[in-house]
Amino acid sequence: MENRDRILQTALELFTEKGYDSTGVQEIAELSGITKPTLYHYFGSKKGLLEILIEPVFKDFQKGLEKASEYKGDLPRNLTEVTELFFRFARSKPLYARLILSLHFAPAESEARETAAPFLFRQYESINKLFREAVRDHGNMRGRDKAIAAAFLGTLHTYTNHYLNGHTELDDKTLYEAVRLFSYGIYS
Amino acid sequence: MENRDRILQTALELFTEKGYDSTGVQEIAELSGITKPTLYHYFGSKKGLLEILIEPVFKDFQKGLEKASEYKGDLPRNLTEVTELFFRFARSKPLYARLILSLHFAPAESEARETAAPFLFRQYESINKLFREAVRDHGNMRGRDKAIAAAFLGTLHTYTNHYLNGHTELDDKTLYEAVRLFSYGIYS
DNA sequence: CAATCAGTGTACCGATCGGTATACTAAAAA
DNA sequence: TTTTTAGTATACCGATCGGTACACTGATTG
Repeated sequence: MENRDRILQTALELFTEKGYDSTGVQEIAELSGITKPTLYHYFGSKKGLLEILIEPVFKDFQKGLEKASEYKGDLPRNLTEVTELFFRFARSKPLYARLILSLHFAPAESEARETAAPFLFRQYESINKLFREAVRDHGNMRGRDKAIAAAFLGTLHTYTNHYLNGHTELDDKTLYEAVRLFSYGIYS
Repeated sequence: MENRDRILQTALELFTEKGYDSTGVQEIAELSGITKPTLYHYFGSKKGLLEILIEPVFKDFQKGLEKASEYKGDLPRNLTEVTELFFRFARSKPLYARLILSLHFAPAESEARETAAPFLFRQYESINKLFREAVRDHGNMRGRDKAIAAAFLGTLHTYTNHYLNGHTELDDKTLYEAVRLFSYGIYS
């Protein structure tokens, strides 16, 4: 298992730093101290490597997201919990956060985007569902819920990006402000 | 000039669809109906091609951005004008909008990011400056102006992305809502 | 002990990568 | 008319691309 894990770690670093397309399989192998056939033994293909790299992380995150976005009549609470989830993820897995952020904006026809698409779609759906259900109690959002969901996700991405570039902390104060900054526009 | 323009147009389409890294020089040449040496005659390198492709568009946009973000004591007006500039750009040059959006989130060490970085930095600086100066009249933003600038740019990116994926229009109604959604969080 | 099997390295595949030396052509400048 | 110059194609460069055939290993299993 040692080699397998080292390959995954190296791939994570290189994909994040240089991008999926610009990273060669050979390069991953060399930096992992193994040869290509070993890599292909474990992962089958470059795309398979990316899949196995991101799948467990996405699934774990998704589980948390579905819990945090389950609407129970208290939207501000949901927003806070979802935001906290995103912030905690960025803090604890910054490399993954950066990789996934880049996958969001990867070219539509790229192999990387294709691999990540189903996971990203589910994320988007969870947020969407939250606001759709919250319309019950916040009639002023009616018809705007999809746009608001997108704006919320965009705000989280922005803060994540800001953090990863060293421009801000993701502490409780920032969390409070992020939610506040976003919330006022909704309720009005 | 005909061949030169056709190369630029082909490059714009391929870079946008497939990404800079996954697009081969050979491929651009073939789809433009010319050969590689012709491309290298005009642009010197693949990176040079990208530079010449994006430079005039970035510079033109930057000129508009600096005008729209010049603070004259009326922040809502600035926000509206900047937002309108972004929306108009996305509507009139969707391919460029998509390309530039992807450059914002391209891997840090990629050639594409390196090429676009100075232009993106200037954009970020213009928005930053606007909020920094507006602190004079909006003391409650003091200390938050950089975070707010980032959030604003993030909101614009989100709406642009939403539009490019066919999820929304960028008409006057959307513009009003985008500015409103963002503004309330500031003034509060 | 014999057979299986996951894991690994050597050496290779055809294709494509970004880039170029060189020669030609047509037009403009001298 | 001669010379220069921009534009273009043929044919090639070494390097790298993603991927694989095959032989070998060392440990597990029958």
